[in-house]
Amino acid sequence: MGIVERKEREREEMRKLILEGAQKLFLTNGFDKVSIRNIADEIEYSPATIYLYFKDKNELFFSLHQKAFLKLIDEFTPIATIQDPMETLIEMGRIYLRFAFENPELYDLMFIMTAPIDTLACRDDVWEDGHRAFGLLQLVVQRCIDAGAIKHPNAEQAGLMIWSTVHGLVALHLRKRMSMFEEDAQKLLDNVFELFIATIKRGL
Amino acid sequence: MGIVERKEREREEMRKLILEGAQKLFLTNGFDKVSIRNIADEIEYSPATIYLYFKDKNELFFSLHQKAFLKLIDEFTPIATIQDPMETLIEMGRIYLRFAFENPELYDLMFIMTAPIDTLACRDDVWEDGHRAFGLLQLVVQRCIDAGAIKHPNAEQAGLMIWSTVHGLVALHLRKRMSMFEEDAQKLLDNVFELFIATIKRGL
DNA sequence: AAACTTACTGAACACTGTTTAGTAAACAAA
DNA sequence: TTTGTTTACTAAACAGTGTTCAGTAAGTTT
Repeated sequence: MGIVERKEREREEMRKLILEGAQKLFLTNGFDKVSIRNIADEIEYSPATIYLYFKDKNELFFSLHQKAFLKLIDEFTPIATIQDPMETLIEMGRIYLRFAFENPELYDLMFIMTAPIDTLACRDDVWEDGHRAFGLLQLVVQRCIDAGAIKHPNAEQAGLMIWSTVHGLVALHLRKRMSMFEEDAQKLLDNVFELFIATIKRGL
Repeated sequence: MGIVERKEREREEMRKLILEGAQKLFLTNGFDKVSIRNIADEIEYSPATIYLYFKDKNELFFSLHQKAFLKLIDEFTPIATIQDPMETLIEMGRIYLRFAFENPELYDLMFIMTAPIDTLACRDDVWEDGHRAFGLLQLVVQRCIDAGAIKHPNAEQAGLMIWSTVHGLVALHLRKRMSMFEEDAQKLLDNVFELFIATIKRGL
């Protein structure tokens, strides 16, 4: 009786087909252009079919946002080889910034858009992906504290402060709130990040 | 010949009527519920009429965003009485945070949503409101530098770093990316802000 | 071969922003 | 006052959106 297994497999493949169609659309045309009908066209199915595999559009966006988190976590892997905890923290920041610049739509989806988070709210679930990613940062910050590189004893608070600064830079840039600065955005953000690192090295 | 003047006055009043209808709707029902038809209903005019006073919905949102900036700038006025520049900077941060907590929809409109900024982009104009507000911050930072409270010589960079941190905190909170923290959001943000202040006092 | 189940879709519903043709009132010129 | 012109407004339509549902055709089981 391998039929139910095959059906389950086919179901998974259909979900994958829909998600990849959606991802292709928004990585080329931008998120606003990703409608259920456009996705249906892209994968050559009817719009109604998508609702047999996803509860609504938010749930589809939530799945995309999960895929994006896998990609970010994956880009963090090189930091495992770094010995010095402060160097690890700095490299994490650089990778985070680079990810945001190279994948602005994905970053927006992960940390700015409300769509993926709304699907969690309505089934009052926790934001596991965010939780896990912040856990990674908090761990590195804790190691900095243990090594004496950071004096503040609360790794959660210190971690949130660091995350906020880097996210703030990215969010202001992605949502076009940095038009008052002449400098090239990438360079500007890199410079401010280095300034921030220097500041916490002395003051945190 | 006071007719053209009266007409101009009536035109301004109509714009005001539309804007206030729109503001009332989103301050009670949230931004998603603000449609051109809803505004039209609210002010008892036809939807098409709105387009005689605003180019499109983005321009309407842009006007609302301008009104919000007047409100924020207004809340900054008390800082003029503070002598110590570092205390001024800290109080600015507290006011900024309070504004964001008390007016989440307005903050979102001013610093996160793309709608108001898009109207600037298409007539390639500069973001005056943002420019002016950041100018205020930069001025205070410069005074901190002049007083020796901040060592870093570049007020623009330092100002952007400070803005990014505070905006990051607010943006993560408003877009529901802080669900992993048990603590009450307001308290958490206040604590992290105080930690940040302590950090820049020592390290910036 | 008949009965049942599953996968899918066309068409509709209730919205959205926006445009356009047409109307009625206000104003200007005769 | 009557005519012509401008202004202010709207009904209706267009093209799009997310979502639901009745109906169909194929796959599966009895």
